[in-house]
Amino acid sequence: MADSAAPPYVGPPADSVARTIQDAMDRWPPAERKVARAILAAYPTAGLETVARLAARAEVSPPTVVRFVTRLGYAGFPAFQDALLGELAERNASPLTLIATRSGRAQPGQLEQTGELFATATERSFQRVPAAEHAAAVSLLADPNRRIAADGGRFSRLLAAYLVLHLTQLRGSSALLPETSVGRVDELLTLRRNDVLVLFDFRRYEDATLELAEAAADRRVQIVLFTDPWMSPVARLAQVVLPAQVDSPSPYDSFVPTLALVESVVGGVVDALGPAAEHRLAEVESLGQRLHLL
Amino acid sequence: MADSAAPPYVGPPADSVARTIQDAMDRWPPAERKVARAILAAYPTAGLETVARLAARAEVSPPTVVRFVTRLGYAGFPAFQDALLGELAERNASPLTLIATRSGRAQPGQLEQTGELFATATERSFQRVPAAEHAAAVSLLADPNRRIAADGGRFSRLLAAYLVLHLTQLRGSSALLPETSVGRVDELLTLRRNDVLVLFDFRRYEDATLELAEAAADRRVQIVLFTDPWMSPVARLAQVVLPAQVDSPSPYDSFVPTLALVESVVGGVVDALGPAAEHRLAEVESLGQRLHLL
DNA sequence: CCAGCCATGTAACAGACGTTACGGTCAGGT
DNA sequence: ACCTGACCGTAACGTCTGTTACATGGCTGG
Repeated sequence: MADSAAPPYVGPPADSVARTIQDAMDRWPPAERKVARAILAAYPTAGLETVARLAARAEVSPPTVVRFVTRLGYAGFPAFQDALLGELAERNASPLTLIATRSGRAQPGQLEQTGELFATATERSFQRVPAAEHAAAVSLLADPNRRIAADGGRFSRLLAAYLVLHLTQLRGSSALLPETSVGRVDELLTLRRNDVLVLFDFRRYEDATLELAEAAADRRVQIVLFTDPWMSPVARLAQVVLPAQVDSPSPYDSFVPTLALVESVVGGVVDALGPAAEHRLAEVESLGQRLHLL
Repeated sequence: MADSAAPPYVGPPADSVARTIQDAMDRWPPAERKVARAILAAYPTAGLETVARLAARAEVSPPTVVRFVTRLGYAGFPAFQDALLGELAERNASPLTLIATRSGRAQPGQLEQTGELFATATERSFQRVPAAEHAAAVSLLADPNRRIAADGGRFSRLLAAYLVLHLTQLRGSSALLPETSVGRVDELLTLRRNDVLVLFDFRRYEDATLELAEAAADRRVQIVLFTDPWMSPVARLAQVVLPAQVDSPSPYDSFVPTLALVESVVGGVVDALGPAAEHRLAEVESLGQRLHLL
């Protein structure tokens, strides 16, 4: 037993309501299941609306909603909402005031200056990227017939991973090259003519990346390169080159503008794919929830 | 297609309701100020209760509450609650829902505007980060006596990896939490009181991250949190909270400002460590070259 | 020191809310 | 084929909601 001075607050399991609903999803009649889904789909906001609105959202009648919450064990809809509010209050234990009270003293100059530095570097990067290159990158990556692989240097590999994460959700057929050499070779061999290899290469440019690019070029794989203004040697092998600034307040180069570029390309792919992306996203989401992966 | 003056999506004012209330805190009569405080103290739950309850909580009469919200510009109390619910819904929004609401497509001509969007978001982030929080993060991470571990969500984990990569070079004793549960437990157990756990948690906040934070808090581990303006529930367990904007041209939230924040913290650590960091960097480099790893 | 005004609480009101009662409908068992 | 039970929507009801009107109190300016 802990000492008596400690506040005995342990709190109920977070999202207990959501969990209760989810766990017994099968045991409900169809109409009430629709209610359950409606609540979980927009949790917890949907449950905080009025009975009438929630009923409309779930496409059932108001009484069905009431029956649902009573079956959950609540005295009535207000009681259910109280539970929801209780959860919410617990999660959000005064985050705003917490910050507000702490943000007392400071010399405001320093931080804002570094913010500006990042901001201008990003802006410059976008001014200097040829619109045609950007568009080309998007259309390559949005083409569902092309497999996509990505890789980078020790640090920039994370950017590649980030891009792949997005592309996987949006269109599939995308992979980050494994770190082990066997895996790399295997993955490379799956790439055929007109598939796409996205590379990130920043100074000091790594030999491994260049060799990889050469191997890919031999196989007539399209190469998209993210690099710095001094241009990695990979550039001459690449079909699309997207340079970004690397100004930074620390001795390291900054990846901020590059990340911005990556995200804007992702945005372009979303637009290019249109409803197809939406559809796939929905599928990924529902499957992920079913497998409790998300 | 020429620009039809479609304004680029900037996102709704983050926590607009809370901010509006806070910004004009002085301009209100005493009783209504009590209402404002009551709402902010338990945001946003307090505002979602009934007028009567909120009035009781603030120790004023119901009409005062109503007058307060109308003065804020809302048609009535229900309208005010709708706004609150809207914010809440957005904060838990999935990429799928966002895709529907963000209509502004990124035309090739809008590239520079996209750049500006990222730039201003970054700038804003740095303006809103309390300097004290930033300094606190740096001093925690620069302390060679503290072990450091980091983790994040599916996407934001990459930011954690990036931070760890830097810290490893600069000061060692830093690790990214493994993905396998056994590895995680093991790594967690190495953390002692006053060690540091850096977490990245963005909407939709992941339960696993919260549970991790709770376990760490129990062990009296110091928690540094990178999150979005809506604040992960981890915030209440964290000693240091660094919020960043997430405005983006794509349906996904942007990590650009967060990455900028991470890099600026790294820069701070470099400064704080001074020659020690330089020395270690040199060592890492020579050893790496000797082993043909770099 | 008083007049006027804003701020605030009390009291009454209309409407919307959640709830309950009832009847129709469909599936499965006899 | 008929009955039985569960399910679910329609309609009516009573309550509590948010709101408005009014009276009171305190503060400011003359």
